[in-house]
Amino acid sequence: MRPRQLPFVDTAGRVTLRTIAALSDVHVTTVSRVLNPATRSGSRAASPKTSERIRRLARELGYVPNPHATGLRTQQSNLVGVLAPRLSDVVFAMIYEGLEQAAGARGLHTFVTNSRDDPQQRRDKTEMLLDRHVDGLVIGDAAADGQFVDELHGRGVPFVLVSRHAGAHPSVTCDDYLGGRLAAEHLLDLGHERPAVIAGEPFASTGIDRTAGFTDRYAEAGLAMPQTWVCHSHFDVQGGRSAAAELLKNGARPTAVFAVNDFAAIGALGPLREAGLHVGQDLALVGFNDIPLAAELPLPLTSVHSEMHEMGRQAVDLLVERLAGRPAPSRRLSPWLVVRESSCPAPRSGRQSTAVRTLT
Amino acid sequence: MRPRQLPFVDTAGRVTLRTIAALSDVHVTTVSRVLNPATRSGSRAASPKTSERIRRLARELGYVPNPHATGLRTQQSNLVGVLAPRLSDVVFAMIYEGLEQAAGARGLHTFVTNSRDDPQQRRDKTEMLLDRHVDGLVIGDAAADGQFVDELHGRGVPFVLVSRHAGAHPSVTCDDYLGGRLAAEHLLDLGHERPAVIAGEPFASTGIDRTAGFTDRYAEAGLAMPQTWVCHSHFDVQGGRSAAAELLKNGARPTAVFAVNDFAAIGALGPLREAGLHVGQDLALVGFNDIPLAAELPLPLTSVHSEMHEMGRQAVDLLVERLAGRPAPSRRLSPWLVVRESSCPAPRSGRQSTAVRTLT
DNA sequence: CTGAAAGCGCTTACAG
DNA sequence: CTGAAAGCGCTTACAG
Repeated sequence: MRPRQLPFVDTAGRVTLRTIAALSDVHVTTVSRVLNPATRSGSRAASPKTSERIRRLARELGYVPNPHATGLRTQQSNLVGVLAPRLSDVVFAMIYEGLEQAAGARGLHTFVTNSRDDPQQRRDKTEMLLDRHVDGLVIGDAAADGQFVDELHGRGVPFVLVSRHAGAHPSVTCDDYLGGRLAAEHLLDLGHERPAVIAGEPFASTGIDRTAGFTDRYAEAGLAMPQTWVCHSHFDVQGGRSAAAELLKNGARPTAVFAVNDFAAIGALGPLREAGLHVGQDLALVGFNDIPLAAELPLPLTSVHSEMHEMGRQAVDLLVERLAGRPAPSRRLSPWLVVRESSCPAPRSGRQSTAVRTLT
Repeated sequence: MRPRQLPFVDTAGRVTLRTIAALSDVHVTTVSRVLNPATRSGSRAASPKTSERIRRLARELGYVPNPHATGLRTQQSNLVGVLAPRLSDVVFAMIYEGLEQAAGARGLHTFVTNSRDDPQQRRDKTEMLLDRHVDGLVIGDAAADGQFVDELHGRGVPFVLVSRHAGAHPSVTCDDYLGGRLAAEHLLDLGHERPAVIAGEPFASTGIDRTAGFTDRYAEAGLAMPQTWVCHSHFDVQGGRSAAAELLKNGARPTAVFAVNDFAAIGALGPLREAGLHVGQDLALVGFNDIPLAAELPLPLTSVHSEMHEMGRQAVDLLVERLAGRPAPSRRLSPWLVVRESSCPAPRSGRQSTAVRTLT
């Protein structure tokens, strides 16, 4: 297909601007101008005839600019750095899928990295990303104290937050507070007066807001939650297991459990069952995120649905706006409740003693 | 800390080779030589005194070479492209975590992308990666027919396969055939004569080998598996659900089920339960990969453990070897069986009729 | 041991 | 409308 011997290809045999220039008998400058129409505003890049010839050649030869050369010259890499707590958390994996899709559609590439919510790793990985000259960052592991992102902002690094917000920095999040309220409303409707909360990490706005929305709504209904019925946890199965065990050890005998994360909800299943509680019968369990697994569990899980792909997509949009110097107001996506078999009404006996010892 | 006005910083204020050259009063050439000792073999880069001064300055000023400049000059990017079927599959997310870690340790950066096992996307994403001038590829979505990777090989693109093998291309995989045998041995030990297999995607070596190992081992025990008891599936919960439903519809009434993927195993739980089978009591269920969730399920899942992080790490090692022109023999990591509560002996009644209609 | 020169592939004022 | 020149930041023979 491609002619054997092209002039001025690069070391790897790739077509360069010079290849096209030689073939169309103009200067590389002209080729560059034609192929980068965005730059020009007033005068045209070249005569229609020349432009057409150049474009056709570029297309036929599959010319793609060398990103190193472009990056070096323009000081812009079309690279986005992504910080995730961990990609093996499917919530972030899905956010990343959305990010990647949106980035690809805009000709951007992404570097993803896992910080494990460890301050040192967060710092190191961020520097690596910056050393690679990314144009901006999408930060999915922001801590609620905002310290690190404030610093970054101070250094003039462009970024947007995703999933978690912090301070006034631009972010794309789920309306987690609303999500917490939805969960509360659902359980109130079912007559649950004594819910417990598996509250997630204390440093993540997601867990904080979901818990606040939930407890606020209960407070509005005149039902206060004892502190010992709200237990922090990691955002994974093991975390949910520990938290549930902790709750039960503290004497909680809830009729409902709200876990701010589906994996934590799944992790709670074991201890709850061992305590003689039957999820979906005498105990209602509600998770958060509505990961694909939630619907497919042996006992399908009621969950607050958050749009993870969409969050990733919009985070890229927002970063692009920000990089273009346009205003980038934060966005908050509305979640909704998906009711499944893990929900059930409160047992008719009404509220139970909190002093009952658990089995195990 | 850093002096206000450094000479010859780049547009973004970054320290360049020229900054250090000016400050240490030598030519940039010398600085480059000192900071890239790998290149030199015979003569020294500079006098000990000069070298020390340069290195100290570089350290103090936090000099990092501009990757675009280096990339342009050396035609080497220190970039690795990673193709995954989908990162929201935790198996690949974990492989990627291993990859990222090993790559970081070697100063490499990774671009990850999801192909969804779609040939067109695989092609497009690969070209995008190549257009970004990655040094090599780690391919996690190879199809067993090897067509695409053969092409890539023909084009001289350096790559290694991970998780799935194809043809004779260098790969880091789990010994899936052995894993299948281990599952079979376990179920044979428990007296199961009539197992069914949820076999995964027919185009992935993982599913193929695991199934082959399993059925071969059963054949050696004189027990042949009817074709209708082996059902292909997607590698996710929904896939396992469908496959299990299909098996039961075909009249299978197994005493054991081997799913070549943990998610597929989890997906099978629903239909099995609806058919009146009690996993862990009258039906043994065995998965594959031993994802973290497996141990934490309400009914913990017996699974064949594969080292996902390690696979990712070694894939990077192998690619680095390959890029250095050194021999890169494929590696096959040995899996092991982890027995949990989803295992149980075959019911004493022995083999059951395959004609029994299921409930649903 | 050190420096001057060339060049990787591109873009961007600046002329004409 | 088109081209010549300079330069992004680095590395690599090649001199001396």
